[in-house]
Amino acid sequence: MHGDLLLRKKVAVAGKSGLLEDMVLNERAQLVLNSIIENYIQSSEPIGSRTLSKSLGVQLSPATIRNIMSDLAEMGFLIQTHTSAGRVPTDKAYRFYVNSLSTPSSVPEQIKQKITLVSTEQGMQVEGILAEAVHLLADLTKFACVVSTPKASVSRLQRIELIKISEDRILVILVTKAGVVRDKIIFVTDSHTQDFLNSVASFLNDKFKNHSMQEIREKIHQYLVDDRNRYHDLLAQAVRLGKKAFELNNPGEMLIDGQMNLLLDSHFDEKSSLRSLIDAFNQKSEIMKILDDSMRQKGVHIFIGIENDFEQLRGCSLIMTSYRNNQNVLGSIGVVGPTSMDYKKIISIVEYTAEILSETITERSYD
Amino acid sequence: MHGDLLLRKKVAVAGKSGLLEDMVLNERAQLVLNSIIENYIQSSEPIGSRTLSKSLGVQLSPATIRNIMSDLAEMGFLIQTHTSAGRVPTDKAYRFYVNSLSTPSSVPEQIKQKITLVSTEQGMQVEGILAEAVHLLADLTKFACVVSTPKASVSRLQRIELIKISEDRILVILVTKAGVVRDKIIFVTDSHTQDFLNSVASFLNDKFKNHSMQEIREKIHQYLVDDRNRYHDLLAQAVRLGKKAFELNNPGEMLIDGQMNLLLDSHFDEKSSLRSLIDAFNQKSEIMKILDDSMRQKGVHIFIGIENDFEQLRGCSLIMTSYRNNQNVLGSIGVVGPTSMDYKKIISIVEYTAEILSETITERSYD
DNA sequence: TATTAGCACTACCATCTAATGAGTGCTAAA
DNA sequence: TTTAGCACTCATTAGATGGTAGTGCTAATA
Repeated sequence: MHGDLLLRKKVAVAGKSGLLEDMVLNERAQLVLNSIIENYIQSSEPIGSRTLSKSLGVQLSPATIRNIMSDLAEMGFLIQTHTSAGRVPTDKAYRFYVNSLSTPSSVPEQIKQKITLVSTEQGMQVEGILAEAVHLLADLTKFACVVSTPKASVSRLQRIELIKISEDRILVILVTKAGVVRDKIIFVTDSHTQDFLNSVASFLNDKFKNHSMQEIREKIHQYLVDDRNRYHDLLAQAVRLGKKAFELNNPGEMLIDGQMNLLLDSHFDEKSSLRSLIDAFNQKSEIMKILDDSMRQKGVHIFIGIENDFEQLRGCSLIMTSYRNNQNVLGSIGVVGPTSMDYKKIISIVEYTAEILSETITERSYD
Repeated sequence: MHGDLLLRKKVAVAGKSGLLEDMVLNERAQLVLNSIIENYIQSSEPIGSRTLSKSLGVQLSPATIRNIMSDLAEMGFLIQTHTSAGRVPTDKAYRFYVNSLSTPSSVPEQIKQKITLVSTEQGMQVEGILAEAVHLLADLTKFACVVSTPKASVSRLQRIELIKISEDRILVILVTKAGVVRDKIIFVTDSHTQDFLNSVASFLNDKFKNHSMQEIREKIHQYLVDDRNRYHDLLAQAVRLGKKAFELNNPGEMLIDGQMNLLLDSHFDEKSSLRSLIDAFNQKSEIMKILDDSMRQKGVHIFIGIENDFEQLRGCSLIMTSYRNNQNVLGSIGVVGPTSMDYKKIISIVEYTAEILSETITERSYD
């Protein structure tokens, strides 16, 4: 027995796929594994012992490396596409690799310069900034990128405005502290004058400014159940209109950019894997879930291949992180690419982009 | 000489590519050409004389057909991919085919039923309806589809609202007759009270309701040049704010859906043609131009392959038409697909979808 | 004169074969 | 424990072959 690679087992939380046995390998095995992964990320071709022996810093003969590789394969870190082919890292290997990335590599100055949201243009709204950010990210990473628009429920009210559009339609404008403007039409049975609507809006502004939409909804609910007859007409109407105005705001949107990038990527050239990716993007809800999850905890979240709950995404890795203003976490942004992506590079780009995005949005916030 | 196919020449306007010599072929040649095109649209495979002889209604021997085909090829309607292959229609052939389509085939009832915009959901805005329409179209045609949002310049003002956001920022809400709500932030140097802004808004509403944005901009310009000192303070301020509020509204957006559909299409399986398509979609401006052009004239506009000004689109055909409310043409919607698409079917679907879209939007309009 | 049958010819395509080469696993020597 | 050597595997490539779908041309036919 040459390889006592497996020194001990450690239980570690990996992604959201639950618990994974995170093997701790001896130093040389780690070196070999990391080198294979990095080579493969570069070349996208199976790595052989001979190649590795040359590219490896340490002096090791191909035969020795073969032994180590054999062990790594047995432990599930590597597979062979066929008998006489080199080794290819598994999802497990990527997970190991990513976990062992300690120092988040810094973004090259050249790319940093590119990540300047040009949205200093006056009047650019949050949605525009997000679109720009996700486009930029797609451009830099050459993968598909997604960003979720600020969650309505957590964002806090800056101002509400009610505009009479016709006898039975009222336009509701909600401006949040984060600088997001949402508009929607509500339908009413009784006609109101604009003056009356102004009073109602004024009342709602007084009562609810700075409260989160969630809170507002709850308070209105309280008003309604407390004792609906106690209030005079204005108040009763205000509460009734407010209920409509604040309820069921759109479920949160998601912007996608650079889907087409994936098609040029050699890893997705089989039609079958393409088909499943297309499905994934059409069924936005599943990706939304992942974006939502990424908002809950700080830092960069990485989902590698098989770890993805959503089957169509099993062939991909996702790198997600949240963006925020100085008050709240607003949403998340990230990339979808092949499992063999350059994690070091992509992670740092995603991180940095989210940072700049957060700064930009903070400037636009009304806090 | 067996084939006096070419009876006369007629000059016809074709697409926007200027003038094209539209040959008038004798009846039998037309029959053969149309049959080749329709067969090819179905099978995507070069059509041989034998195959055609069978599928053709009229009794003609393969040899005869070969003679006709040879002539058609000489005239540039057909090409061979290689010596012993069947014939494939050229862009010129598609143009001929499309021009000869007189009766716009009716949409099958089954598909008609699908084309019901589900946007009866309360509070759905114009943008939402457009997104739904373009998604539906992509789903039905299995190609990439685009729609332009209503042009701001032609749309007429229903109402303007000014909301003080901070000392130097004012939120402008523009509601158009078409039901589109646009918001933007303007920056001011002097601080104003909300009451003052209300007066200004009220003034602008009185003056400009029902006028197109274009008109409004011109009128404001008039006010300014006429004699800027003649007006008292409120008016002067109103005009100044109005100028900012109405100027440079966003350049018109475009929604894309179903890009991924093209990837599954066998006609785009070479990476090179893909690459150029991706470029085309990334550079939205060029496609916007085509959409804009399609707004100017009534009816369905068809751009076939080589006719496209934009080089990256030379491999595609575009089928575009405008949508409107009961007052104005608002924007256009259409599909981008391979030159060998089923024109009859797609044209009718695009037409019908635009019709339903127009109806739906008209219902939401405030006219 | 228009149409058709017959035939030679072309080029693609699928299949097969053999040669090449990258890479492994195993064994024995250092 | 490491390494050299060797047999073995299997993908990939090039060349050869037969089959096939299609053409163009010519001569016969209606």
